[in-house]
Amino acid sequence: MLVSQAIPNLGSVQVYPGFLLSLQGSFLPFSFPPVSSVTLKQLAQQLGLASSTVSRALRNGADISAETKRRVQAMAAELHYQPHAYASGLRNQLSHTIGVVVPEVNDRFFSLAIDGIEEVARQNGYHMLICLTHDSYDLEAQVTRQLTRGRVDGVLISLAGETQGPAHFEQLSSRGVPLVFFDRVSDALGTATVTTNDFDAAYQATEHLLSSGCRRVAYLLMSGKLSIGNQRQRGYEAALGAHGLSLDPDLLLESSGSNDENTAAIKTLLQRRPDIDGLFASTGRLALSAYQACQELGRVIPQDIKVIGFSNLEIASLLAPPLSTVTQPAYEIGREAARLLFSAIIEKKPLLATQSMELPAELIVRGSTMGSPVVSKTAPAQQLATP
Amino acid sequence: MLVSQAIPNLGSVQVYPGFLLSLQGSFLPFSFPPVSSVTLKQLAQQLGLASSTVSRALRNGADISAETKRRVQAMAAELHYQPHAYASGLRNQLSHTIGVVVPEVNDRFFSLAIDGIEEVARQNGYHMLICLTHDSYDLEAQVTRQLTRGRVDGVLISLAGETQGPAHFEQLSSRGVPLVFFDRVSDALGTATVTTNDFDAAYQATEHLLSSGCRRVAYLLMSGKLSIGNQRQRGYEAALGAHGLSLDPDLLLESSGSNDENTAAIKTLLQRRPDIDGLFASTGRLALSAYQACQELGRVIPQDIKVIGFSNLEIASLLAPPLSTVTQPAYEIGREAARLLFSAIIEKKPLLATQSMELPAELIVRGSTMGSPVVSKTAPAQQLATP
DNA sequence: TTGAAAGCGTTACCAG
DNA sequence: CTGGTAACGCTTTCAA
Repeated sequence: MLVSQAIPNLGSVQVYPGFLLSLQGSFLPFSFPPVSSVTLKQLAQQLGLASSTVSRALRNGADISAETKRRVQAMAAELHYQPHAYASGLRNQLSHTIGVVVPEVNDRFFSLAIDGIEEVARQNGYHMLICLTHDSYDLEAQVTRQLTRGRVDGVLISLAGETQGPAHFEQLSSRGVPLVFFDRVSDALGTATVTTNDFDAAYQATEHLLSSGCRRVAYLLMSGKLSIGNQRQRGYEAALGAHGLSLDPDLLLESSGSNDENTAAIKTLLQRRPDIDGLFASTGRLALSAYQACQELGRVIPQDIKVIGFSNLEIASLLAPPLSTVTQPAYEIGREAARLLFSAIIEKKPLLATQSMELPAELIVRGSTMGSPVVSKTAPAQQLATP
Repeated sequence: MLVSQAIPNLGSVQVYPGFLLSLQGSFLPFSFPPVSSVTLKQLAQQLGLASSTVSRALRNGADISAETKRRVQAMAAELHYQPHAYASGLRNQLSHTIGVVVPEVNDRFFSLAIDGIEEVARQNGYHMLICLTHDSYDLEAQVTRQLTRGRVDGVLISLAGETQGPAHFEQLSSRGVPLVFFDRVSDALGTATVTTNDFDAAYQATEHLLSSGCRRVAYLLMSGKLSIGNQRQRGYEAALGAHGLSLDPDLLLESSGSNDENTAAIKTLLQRRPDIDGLFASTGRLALSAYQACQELGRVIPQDIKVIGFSNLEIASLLAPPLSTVTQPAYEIGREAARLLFSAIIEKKPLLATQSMELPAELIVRGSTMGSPVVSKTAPAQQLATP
């Protein structure tokens, strides 16, 4: 149902005079070509000083008289002087920018991690160039190549799902651009990584399902190419083994399409194997697809089937039923990865694999894994809204 | 419950040889100080040509023999030559970067908008510098000042909640940096904006609550300083008027604290005014706080009280009950704002207020506003999980 | 078709 | 304490 224009639209698109604008007592015309902003040289001319002197005065350098400093800074403020970022960057070989390469930003884990990164970047006076790979190897390689040569002083990366090899990162790293992998890491490059205890966390999650009575636990994963996925899968397998269960390859569902495709794949799996009584999703996206699939098939959570998944969804508790999660400290992961990166940028020392960190995930038990399993495959569809 | 280290950690922190790395047939040492990446001049020397020639050959300029072009490009590829972004940027007065200034990234609306912006930026060969204001006027002003002078060729902005005046943007705009506001716009600057039909959408949402039987509809808003908030509030008021109801200022809740603070404020409101039978949240965050508050007070949605809110939450349908929403086309808003910006960047023409766009929001009715209201204030707490 | 030189805006170095 | 000069890496005249 699209909101129509039935109600009078009270002119949200307005026309402004747009000639002169008076704000804070200054009158600046809206003109093109640009009112070329003032340069250091112009500022110096205006003051009757050499640009080198002005430069030092502005950065409070030594060997400048207090009086000159005062004059220079006053004039700079008056003319709204701002140093040209690229010029000083070129001169100093410093961009004051870090690159952040992530599969996507519309995902709680990544957006929280970016928040953590931003905190540290801001503390250090740095900007973030954010590059999205959309889980494509080609885009990742392309983006990474563009990050060479002066655009950034360091890079934080979480690998694309279909990453085949970190060759493009090697180029960065070999040129002295420090690199920190976080969450979706590569084990082929000798640099620092920040990860979660994926193996342990997956083990605990699976163990939780098994000890809640599940016998047939399926594992939903995004892509088998990443070491992170493998760690989680290994934790899953180890927990099965500890309960005397052997791995059933038929219970492994690898899907990395759209949400709808994932939901469809899960439905197919659940129909082919009606004995499945537990789902462990290795990503939050898959956990929600699992919910959707169960809802559409009329499988009641947690009575018919229990669900747990890695997720950073704040509102897991408002879902029907509340979703049990393995929650990664996404903000802290971003923050620590950034701290490692800045330690390398500032000290101009390379990052070592030995500086890698592992932060613990938290297992939060909620409604979706509660109660003992009742094998009643004919439960009615979940009806939560009151029609 | 923190996952412990009870299970043997299978060495997720590893030590790599780290001396030489052989990939794709090239051997590059991991060394610091950096293997200074190859410059145009070095490339030219290597080829026995002048750097100007090489420059033209690389950019396929005219007046270069096919043979020279071939040689140059072959050598460039072999040495992994990449032009220095800041050097060419300085020379051409182009950064090939746009600034994106948003309150936060961990929010569906903004992360979707960023996806839309990124699509257009990538098509144009541009990067995104993302700056977070955390809804702080000071941060916004600071960040904006840093965006002047060559760092970006244009800026997309959604204002901070506590924005007091767009003086800092005027500086950008007056220097010829094109500017597009999206969603949270300012009406004080004569540039293009991309918004939703906030008035209409809010009218429809309120109207929906009223025609579903609600008599006391409270309005939850983040901040009264933004024109966007006012538009929504005006839509709310207009709908009340159309139903012969007058505005009760006691039913306006302005809160912009943490989620917990918002929840607490809503609880207080609901306790003070038990006659409230409808909640209209002007942001997704407030809608979720409303859910939380109702859950904690044992008010059953939609029987005791109906809830609707602006939201881009994909999983609104998985909430208990599914949340009725007014959903903005966030991706499209970002995309259109970026398109406007690039039209200005490419044609080097200023943006006019007359180019502003308004995209329609969609009203999606789900469980939280269904059924006729039953005034039963003593309903038990919502219990959805089976313990 | 190619080369030399100037310059984008800044900062570092060395004289004075 | 201040000023000139060179240089960061590239592109763009203008000359050869």
